[in-house]
Amino acid sequence: MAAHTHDHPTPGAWSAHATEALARRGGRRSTARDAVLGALAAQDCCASAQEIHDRLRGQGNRVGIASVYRTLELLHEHGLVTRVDTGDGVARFEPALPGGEHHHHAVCTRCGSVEAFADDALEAAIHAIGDRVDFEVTGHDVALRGRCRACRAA
Amino acid sequence: MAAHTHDHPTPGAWSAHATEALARRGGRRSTARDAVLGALAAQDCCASAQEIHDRLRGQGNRVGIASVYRTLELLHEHGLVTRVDTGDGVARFEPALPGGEHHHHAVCTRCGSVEAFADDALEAAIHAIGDRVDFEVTGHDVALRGRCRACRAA
DNA sequence: GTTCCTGCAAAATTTTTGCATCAGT
DNA sequence: ACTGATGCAAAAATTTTGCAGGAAC
Repeated sequence: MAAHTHDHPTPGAWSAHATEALARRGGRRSTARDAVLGALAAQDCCASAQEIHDRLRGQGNRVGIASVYRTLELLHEHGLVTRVDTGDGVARFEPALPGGEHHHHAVCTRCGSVEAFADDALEAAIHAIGDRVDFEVTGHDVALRGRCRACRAA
Repeated sequence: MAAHTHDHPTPGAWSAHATEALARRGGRRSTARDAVLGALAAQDCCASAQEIHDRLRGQGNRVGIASVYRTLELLHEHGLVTRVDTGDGVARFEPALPGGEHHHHAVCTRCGSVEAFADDALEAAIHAIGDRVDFEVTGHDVALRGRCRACRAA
């Protein structure tokens, strides 16, 4: 996507932030949870619970799928991950940065690939809506549908 | 939502448009399909396959859930319905108007209710992105998350 | 030593598919 | 009649839950 070189500004920073937020919440630290945090921090865009599980298993980690779901739920409750629906019926997740920096997704309707993009004018427009409507807006998602470069060529 | 009185401009018109589009495509007309079209045309916002099925059954219609899914899939392939993910893991659908008129959704994270809204500035911002990125944008969805009026009061 | 968290397996949901039958053309 | 579409039921896929054992504090 030419528009913008997207990346999680500081992958390691999210991991530290999330770990600290969980510590502040109380409860215990565990191998499974750390593994899921690590997998999330390492991914460039959103990933499903299955994908995270497979990746961890591939690395020899014996984490159970239930722990992946439970960790994602916990992180989501604390606003540490963002849930992304790409339209194929499986929930995907990605780190939510503390600064509120975020991006949105362009989903290819042909191959299902997902690209990230960010746009300040879009953010401004959404922010303006928040002042206008009778709804307390705490977050938002935008998904573009269409054809990625590769599928347009094919 | 104070912002805007949302409604499907012409509920009956969509039904006619969809029926005609399906006729043009070929294939047969059937009771089940007509029933699903009717249910879609009648709803004020998005509804899940289960909800549509329950509504039809409640009206004494013997339509099977598989036919509801199959009809929704068919309509989606032809761009006649829009799929809406409210974040609870069930797919919802609503009529897609031929004129391209459309709205977006504000989902309450407490009670799960969904409200529709429209915003020209938002549409303009999204349209501008289409000219900027290396992705052929054919559609888009926006979901606001937050608290509805009732849940803010509670 | 608590008790929070885990992994496994079973259950619950949502969606898809196989198939014999029904119905539109 | 031909064959698309249906309804049911079984299967598949995704997510949640119960539980006994293990690990953090």
